[in-house]
Amino acid sequence: MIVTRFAPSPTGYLHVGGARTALFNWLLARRLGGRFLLRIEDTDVKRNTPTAAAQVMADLRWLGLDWDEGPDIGGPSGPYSQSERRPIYDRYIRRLLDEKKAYYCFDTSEELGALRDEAQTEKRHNLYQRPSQFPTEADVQKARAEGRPVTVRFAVTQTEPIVVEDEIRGQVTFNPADIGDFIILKSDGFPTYHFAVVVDDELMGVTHILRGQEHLMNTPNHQLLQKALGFRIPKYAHMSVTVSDSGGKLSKRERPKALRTAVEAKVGVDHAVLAKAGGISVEELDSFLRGDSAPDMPAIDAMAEFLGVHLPEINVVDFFRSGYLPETMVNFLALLGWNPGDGREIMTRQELIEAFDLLRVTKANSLFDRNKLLAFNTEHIKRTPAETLAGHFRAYLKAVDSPVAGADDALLARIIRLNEGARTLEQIEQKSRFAFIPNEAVCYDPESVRKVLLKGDGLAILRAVGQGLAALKELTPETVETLLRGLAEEKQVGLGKVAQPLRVALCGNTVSLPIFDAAQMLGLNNTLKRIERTLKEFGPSRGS
RNA sequence: GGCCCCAUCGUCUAGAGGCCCAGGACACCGGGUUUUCAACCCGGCGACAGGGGUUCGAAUCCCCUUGGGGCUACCA
Repeated sequence: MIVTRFAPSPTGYLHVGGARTALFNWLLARRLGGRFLLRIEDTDVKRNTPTAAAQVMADLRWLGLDWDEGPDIGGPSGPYSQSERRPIYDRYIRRLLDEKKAYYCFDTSEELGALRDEAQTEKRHNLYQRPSQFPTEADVQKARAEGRPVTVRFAVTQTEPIVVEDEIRGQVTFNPADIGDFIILKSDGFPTYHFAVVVDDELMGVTHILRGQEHLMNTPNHQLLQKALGFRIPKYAHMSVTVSDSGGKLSKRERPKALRTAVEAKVGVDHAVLAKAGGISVEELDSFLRGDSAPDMPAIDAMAEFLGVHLPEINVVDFFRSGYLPETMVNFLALLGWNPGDGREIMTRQELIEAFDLLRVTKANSLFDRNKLLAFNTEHIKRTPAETLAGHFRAYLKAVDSPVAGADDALLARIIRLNEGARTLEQIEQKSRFAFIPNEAVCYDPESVRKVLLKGDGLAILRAVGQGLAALKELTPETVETLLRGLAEEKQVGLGKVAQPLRVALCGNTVSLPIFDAAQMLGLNNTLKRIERTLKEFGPSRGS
């Protein structure tokens, strides 16, 4: 039985890179009928945020990646949060200490920093100088009394090359001479990542460790620890990194960066107003704009919305809020560094599980291509069963606080049907919201008004359309169509010439649902009122 | 700087020595369809990073160069 795990550190939302790692682990476990574990790596007290673990779990659930053991549901090898496992780590630290495989250190971070700088300027590898005699417990007491930090380092004594058998990359060999004695217990009493990960993976029975390539260089350290502790060596597989179109690893810093450039590009942005929109102080904003600090994500999001700029989606929730389907994300992420080998691209979770194979994971880094993601979303919107899609759409509407949320199930289903071919849920929302806002709230897009209403005889046609509609006994898509087509024929123009002015009058712009249905959704009364308002606002009477 | 990983169209990739003057998808360009935006249909552009080997034969194997990425913390 194989066991895989996803072990995020709760520093914020789950981002796509993490989601991809989680997905591959999940796919591997599901494919081979194994178990998939969720473990929270919260050994860095400074960086953890209290709600992050819950948020990460919510994001995984949205993606449909379920776990068999985890902090919320427990399991045979709990607890599943590292902060709750300190007694366990202490036991193993003690063992290494007793066996003289590890030793105490009392260096301050300033001292270590100085050593690092020195090595840097001399262009040397920074290796920690192991003392000839390990400090005793008495030395520890003394150091504590003096207020010096106490850490524990692992003594790297092996001289033979360390060979990592990577399932994706093959054999990778390391020279232990390049690996300095590294810290395994921090001065705050928490183990470092290297130590906690090794102990937990052993105790939790993890058989396959699939993680990002950034961990490849850590693996020799981990294997050294495993050997020293008498643990088995699990199978390792290091996946390529997902890079951003702006170059480098796709990182959560991109959203703040994009916002900063947007603010810089816009002239005359009132900092006081912008700061207020983000719920932060002007000082915080200025510090952010200088590049000295970054406010938290909700503040970034709020300011971006205020400015009307679209930030690149990085976190899983960003994609949710931009109207992407979880099916899309899972499918797309799976194909970033893996493929089924038979040319298939659009696949369901089940198909992915059945086809997944570590042997087909590619080695090269891949770029996160938003265009292709959009195409995938379009395809999944088409393929997802109506009820499922309606559920996703409801959740989306609620999340973005859309007036369209007021639609009943039948209307929502109809809206979705009318939006066949939409690329995102956001698009569906934008094209439908006209029917859920008060007549006075319609915003007229100046460009559309100019082109459709003012340039030709759009206003005259709109007036005729209004009169025709007013005379209608019943307003249905069919009667509207008959009317508009008749009008077009009468005036010897294309249907577009009569449909477009009506579209602008009802929706405010030229992008909307099919106009016959749009009119019917609005009802005769509102339709006439909006036409009236449009004529009044843009009609020639304005000047007289 | 040191260590490690990687390298096929703009992007994601197929390709495990002859099936490849390299296939698919997205993007792009042209055309069609059309009440808008999409969607849809047809067509087109477009890559084996460079240089050496090995071999009868190399995108596929080896070496070097170049380029990209990662790591180099009391972060994970």
